[in-house]
Amino acid sequence: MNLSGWGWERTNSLHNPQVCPPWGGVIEWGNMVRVRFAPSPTGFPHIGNLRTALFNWLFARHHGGVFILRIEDTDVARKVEGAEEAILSSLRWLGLDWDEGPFFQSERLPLYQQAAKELVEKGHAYHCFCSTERLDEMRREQVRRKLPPGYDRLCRNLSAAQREESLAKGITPVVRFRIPLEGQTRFNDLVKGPVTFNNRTLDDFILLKADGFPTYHLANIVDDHDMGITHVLRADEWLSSTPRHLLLYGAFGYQPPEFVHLPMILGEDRSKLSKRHGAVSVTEFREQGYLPQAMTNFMALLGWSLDDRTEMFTLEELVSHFSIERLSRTGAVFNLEKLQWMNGVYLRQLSVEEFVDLALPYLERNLPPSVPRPIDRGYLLRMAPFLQERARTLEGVTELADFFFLLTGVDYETGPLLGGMQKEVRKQGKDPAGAAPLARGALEASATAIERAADFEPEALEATFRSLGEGLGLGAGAFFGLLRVALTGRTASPPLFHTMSILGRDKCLARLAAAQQKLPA
RNA sequence: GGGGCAUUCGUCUAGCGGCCAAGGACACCGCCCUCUCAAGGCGGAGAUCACCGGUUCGAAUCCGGUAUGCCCUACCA
Repeated sequence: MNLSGWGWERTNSLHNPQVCPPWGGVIEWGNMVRVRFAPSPTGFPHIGNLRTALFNWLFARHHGGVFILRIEDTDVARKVEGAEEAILSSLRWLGLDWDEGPFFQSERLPLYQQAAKELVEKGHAYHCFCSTERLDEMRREQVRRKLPPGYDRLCRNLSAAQREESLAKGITPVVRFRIPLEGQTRFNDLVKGPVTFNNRTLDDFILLKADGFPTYHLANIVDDHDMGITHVLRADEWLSSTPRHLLLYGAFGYQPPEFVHLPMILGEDRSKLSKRHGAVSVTEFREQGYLPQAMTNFMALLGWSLDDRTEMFTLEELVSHFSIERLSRTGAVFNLEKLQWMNGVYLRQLSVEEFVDLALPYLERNLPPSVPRPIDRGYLLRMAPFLQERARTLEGVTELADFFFLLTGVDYETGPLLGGMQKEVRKQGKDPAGAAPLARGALEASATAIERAADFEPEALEATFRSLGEGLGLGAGAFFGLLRVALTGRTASPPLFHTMSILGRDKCLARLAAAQQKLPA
């Protein structure tokens, strides 16, 4: 089967799905699966980058293969400080361990330069002396005339004399690939199926830049071959570059790997996910208190599924189930709400001890300075079950728990404080103005009850306050609601008497007194 | 402008010729539980399977075309 329309043949029949078995075939063929994650440190790794890493890792682990990490740092200008470290730490955090590397392309420059030289010598590449200005002007003109933009191949057939002349002028040339002028390049993407490109739609792209660094295309092919990569799992956006890569493999005489183009992760507007879609870097999710198990589970489901009902997967389960056949072909919109829900599920799966250990640093960081440090772990442990059930992120725990810790009392409006009582008064057909005095009386009676309570356990408190409510002629909703706002400053909280018990007598008394102060005379 | 890929509930998806008057999940709504909020349970609404033709006894599933979207079209990756 001639896949390039240009001379080289493939020997691996895996390229033809009709005549080979699907996945397991790889290993039976006697080939060890070798895949790589090759991010570029031009920004902090986002959910799309790491999803690619996850799929590569899952594929490697599923087949007992090798997962390689390679940093493609060939763009000196766009390199972002700290990005490399963020990539490594994100991978570690997610539990995606690599077997080889990290390799850095910036440390392998001679390899690419040698490869470019080889291609020039073989006639598959040539030196180009065109200035950036000329190139820009050419492109502008092409766009203006509605012509397909691309290099006009001015230097493709320079004579030796012309080359010498430019060199003598001190111009440093770039190396461009000599794309075959005709023919087709076909390949069988393991997700997309057969794809065909006409070579004439490809332009003579640059292999080696004037600064001596390779472009992505060159470095990628040289390294993938050098590292024995068998399967390239990468984002869909690379599909259009694949014919160039295949042509390069052909020019070198290398056997190309299998290609697997993964569906892209999209923002709400269905365009390629980027910073403008909000928090997308995995570092940010980590800081916000998303669990790595939730992240991997969620990412795996963006473009992959097992069946029509299973959606909770541990990493181990993903490894055993992962298969390229179950990859989807269409882009997936990143849905934060589903991630939040899933993180909540994983948060609830934690033991209380684990939850407390994870939540503690967030509270230490986020609670107001007035709360003494260190945060009392035993105290946290008591309220933890209630927080765990309600939290969607660890960051969100502070908001759920702060009133337990505040020493100076809680801040709230009289509106919520009196809301329930006013409703109650109206229900009883009395003057709404009576709500405030009624509330004051209820608060006073409650304070007395708390002072006298011998047993401060939730059950005993509930019994006490239920009968107190009855004695006051108040419904549970109104009475407990009043107490809830007085004690927590909010209308929604963990169960009242558990809250009361955890807060303790002193805090309860202080807050009840403060509430009475708030009420209009 | 050119090229490539894609198109099932708002979103993630199941579906690979009859089992689908399309199933699950998130979000949404209602009910139950209940001192509130959660969690949980139950139920509901939500997709003429982009459109038009064709193949077939039969199509979401196969084949054309159209439309729309996305990606690529850099001395970025």
